[in-house]
Amino acid sequence: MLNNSHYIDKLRSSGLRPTKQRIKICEILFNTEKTFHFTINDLVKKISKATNDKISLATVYNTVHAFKKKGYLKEIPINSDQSYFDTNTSHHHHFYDESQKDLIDIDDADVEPVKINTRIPGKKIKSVEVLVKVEDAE
Amino acid sequence: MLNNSHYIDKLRSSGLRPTKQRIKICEILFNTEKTFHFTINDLVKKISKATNDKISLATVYNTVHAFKKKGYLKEIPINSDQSYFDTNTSHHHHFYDESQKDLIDIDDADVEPVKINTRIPGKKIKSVEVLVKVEDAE
DNA sequence: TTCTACATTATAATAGTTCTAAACTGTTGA
DNA sequence: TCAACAGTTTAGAACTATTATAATGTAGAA
Ligand SMILES: [Mn+2]
Ligand SMILES: [Mn+2]
Ligand SMILES: [Zn+2]
Ligand SMILES: [Zn+2]
Repeated sequence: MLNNSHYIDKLRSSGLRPTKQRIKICEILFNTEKTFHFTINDLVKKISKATNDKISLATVYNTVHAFKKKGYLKEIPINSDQSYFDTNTSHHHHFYDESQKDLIDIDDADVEPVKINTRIPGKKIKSVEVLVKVEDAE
Repeated sequence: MLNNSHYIDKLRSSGLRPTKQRIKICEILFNTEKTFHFTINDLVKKISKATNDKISLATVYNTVHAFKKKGYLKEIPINSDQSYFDTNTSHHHHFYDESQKDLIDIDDADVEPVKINTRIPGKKIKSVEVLVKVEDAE
């Protein structure tokens, strides 16, 4: 617990009380430069490694949903049996290694604008996301 | 039950016994020109409308998995709480209307080749799929 | 300090999916 | 032709991720 004032401010300014559970989860999710792609189970494991006082599963779910709602996390539909979340909330794309179940960011700047030559009448485009599945090169 | 010999051959030639349950499911899934995007629940409802003799839920799951394994269906990761399947097994893309939970095909030819200016060492690209989220134009 | 709305928690409930094991059926080949 | 067998169907149980419930705890305001 070093420099948590940043998280405390962030939480408070978004109308979330800075409880010790939420601060701990912030530390785990956001204390790194790198994007973190995770399932709830991944996060639970990280928490139990990082702290002695446990956080209940319900709170982990509650917190992840609250953070998603506030825009601090994105949900990535990669797998139909578990939700994946992403600390990178900017518009970006992914490599996905199915054998390792590993998601890797592709910066939006690294994908040339995708041209789609068809439209749906009465609908407008909200986002265009590219998923690149990869496998081991032999 | 008109022209099922086609399905019977198809099933038999892929090593699946042409049972009446599988033939019925073939009729529902493949008797149309149009792509069919569905959840297991959608399919169960279609079956119960189309026939009097019911097919057990376990058989619906078994059959969909068998067809996927044989390459007659693709699974589409759009939603993290239910699996979506697609009768269009060619390489293609999708529009997705989140409010209606409606998936619409985009032909591969309608998307200009996607250029990705980054790679993962030791991995090669298996597929590139584009998901276009849409919303009502005001 | 007291009050209250918000938050955490253990646990129950739910829902989609998979497993189990018994009954059934398509196919083979004697 | 038909017994034998492997593959298939089935009801229901089990499993797993997620959400709901409702009691207890706590942050922040007054
Ligand atoms: Mn994981
Ligand atoms: Mn549906
Ligand atoms: Zn990402
Ligand atoms: Zn499709």
